[in-house]
Amino acid sequence: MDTTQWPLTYRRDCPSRTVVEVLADKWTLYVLAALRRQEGPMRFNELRRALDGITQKMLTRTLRALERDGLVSRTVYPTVPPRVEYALTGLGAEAGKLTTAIAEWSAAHVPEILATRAEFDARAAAAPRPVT
Amino acid sequence: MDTTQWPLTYRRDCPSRTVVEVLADKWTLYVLAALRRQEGPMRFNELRRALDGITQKMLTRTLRALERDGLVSRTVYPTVPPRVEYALTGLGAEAGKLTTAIAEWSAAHVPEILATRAEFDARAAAAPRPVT
DNA sequence: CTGCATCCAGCTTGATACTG
DNA sequence: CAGTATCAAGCTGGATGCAG
Repeated sequence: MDTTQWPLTYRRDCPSRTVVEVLADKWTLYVLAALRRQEGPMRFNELRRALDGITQKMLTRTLRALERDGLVSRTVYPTVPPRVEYALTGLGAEAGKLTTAIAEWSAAHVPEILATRAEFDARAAAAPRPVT
Repeated sequence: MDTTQWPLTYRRDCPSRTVVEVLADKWTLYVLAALRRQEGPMRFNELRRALDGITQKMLTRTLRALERDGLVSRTVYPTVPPRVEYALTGLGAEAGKLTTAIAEWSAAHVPEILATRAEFDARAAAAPRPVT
């Protein structure tokens, strides 16, 4: 398979894929959106409460990945009990703008999409795969 | 847990989450980007060739999900051999604009992010979790 | 409070073979 | 060409317990 003519993005070994794979994640999207909305640092449990349904494990993992890529900063205050704050970096704020756009677009088109989806499912239930 | 004060997006049962979960997917992102780039319909195997590394199964599944939500249209030409074309709908074009933005942003910041990532990994290897 | 470690069920994915 | 079917494997994510 000759891939030399393609845009880098579509190539299996393009490094940008590793970045996309971090961003193209449900929890990443919501974490960035929440931090962006807050317009300031948030504590671990504050984020957890904000993102209904996320487990401690997934929040930890997601934040770690974002920290690793420099999208989120992690600041530890050596107090008792410990206080850890997460904030968007400049890079994270940019990425957050993009993920927020997706969240907002999704929310805006929910009725439309849900209707289409229901119709599709109804057709699928009626006929196994109507051609055209 | 009282979630009544939160933006809908962050609630576990918000329907927009089901939409986000379709978009926040690696292959969805690339499929939309490829169709958008093409500026016209693409055949199944054409898409497959364009997206290095995708399996037939995942491409089928991804296209089906996009079709279900009305982001992509599927047209079957009853010829032999069959010819099936996929194209963005108006809605899909909008979504594609957003996912393309993510792909491009990722590509643009790869050097920066890869460097940050390497540094993070180096630190992690050196010290188990340096506070601050 | 902020996590890490572990166990484990189940969904996702890849590989492969087959069909209209 | 454009899929469907199947099976195994691997990763994801949830639950729980514990620690600094």
